[in-house]
Amino acid sequence: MREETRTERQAQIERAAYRLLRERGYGGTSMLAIAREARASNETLYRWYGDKNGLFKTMVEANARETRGALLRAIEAGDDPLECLENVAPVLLSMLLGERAIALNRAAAADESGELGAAIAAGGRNAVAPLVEELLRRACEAGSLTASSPTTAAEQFLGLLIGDLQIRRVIGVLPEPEPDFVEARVFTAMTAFKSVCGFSFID
Amino acid sequence: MREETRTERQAQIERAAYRLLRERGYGGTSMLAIAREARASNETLYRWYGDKNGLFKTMVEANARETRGALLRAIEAGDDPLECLENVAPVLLSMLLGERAIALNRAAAADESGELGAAIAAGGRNAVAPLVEELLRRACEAGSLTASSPTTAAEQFLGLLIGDLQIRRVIGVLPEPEPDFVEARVFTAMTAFKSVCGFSFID
DNA sequence: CCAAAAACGTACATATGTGTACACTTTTTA
DNA sequence: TAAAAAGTGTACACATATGTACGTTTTTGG
Repeated sequence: MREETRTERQAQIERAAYRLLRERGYGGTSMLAIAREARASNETLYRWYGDKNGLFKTMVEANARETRGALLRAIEAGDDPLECLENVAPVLLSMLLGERAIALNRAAAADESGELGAAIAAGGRNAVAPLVEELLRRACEAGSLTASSPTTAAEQFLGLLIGDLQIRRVIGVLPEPEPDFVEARVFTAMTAFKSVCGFSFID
Repeated sequence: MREETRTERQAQIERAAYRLLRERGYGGTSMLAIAREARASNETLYRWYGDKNGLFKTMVEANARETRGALLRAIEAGDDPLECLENVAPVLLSMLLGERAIALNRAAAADESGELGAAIAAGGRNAVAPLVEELLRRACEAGSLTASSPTTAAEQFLGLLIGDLQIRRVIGVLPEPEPDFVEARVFTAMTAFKSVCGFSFID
């Protein structure tokens, strides 16, 4: 199969998987059902992904790449570190609370092997936190923040921004947030964060 | 069956369910397996709990009662509100990150109906946040804190305390925390929180 | 344009779940 | 102590999942 065709076919399959995941949850989503939904063959799914976990691991990795890309673009769109942080926050929040990330987190919660969870952590938090840390370090150097340690500060920033929203999304008691909500949340989180980490602004 | 006997029997069944949940996850835990593990009859489980969801909903409610009780005791053990908050924090953190709460959250993540999630929210966050809010309101009245709104302040407190620890536990990338970890976390969270919400201490 | 490779669709063996039924045993209660 | 109520263990009907096999159709590439 042509590389391009195959990539597109895989994207179709993964979209089908997301659809079923949304409708039936992880437990209710079988390889057979995904194959049917994508009008693909059961055997092809097993050949390409190995097993159910392999498929979802691939999806986690694709999603992580996408998230990371969006964050890097948001970072580049700002001049000073604090402005970057403010650009990053809504993007991060939207992605972490979006349909796809939540579906994958649910899948990881149901996966006893722990592989999916590890993949999410590797591509998610473990990739994002360093970006935030780096921004905070630069903000400290520029004098717009005074944090004791970038690691702790990043953790606090993420805690204030995300809080328990993600787990509440995962257990199904929160709908996907509207842009207005995201904006408001970013504002309160940034305000609180500035209180925590000093607030000697340049301007 | 005597009321007492039955209560004890139900506790046994629920303990068996927790054991299996820990070993095999929600998807891998069947009613039949729980019945076997507890040496109870399949039919009894269905009669008592209705279905799988009913069983886990009962477990959620029992766990919520227990958590609430522990928090109320922690609150009563302190004199001024800020001290109460400091007593509550480690208890809350330990319970939210404990085996049982995590197992139930995983179950809720796998339950497409949303009933379990709703039950967790009702007995968990929706019951806990008001307790914290009330403490914060009293702290403000006593002059030891200056929060804009108790609701926002409570959210920030919980965000700083719990952060993404719970979701990370649920997807299996964090072990149950040691007491040392809890203590340290409470300290940094309290410190940060005091920065956010004013810090005019009495002493 | 045709041979080779890959994907499709269906079927299969095997395993396991859910929820119900029933004969048998234990506990309660009058 | 005997009838009634409740629990146990096993079996069942039904559904569905996983991972594999195979004949047929489509796509690729020389």
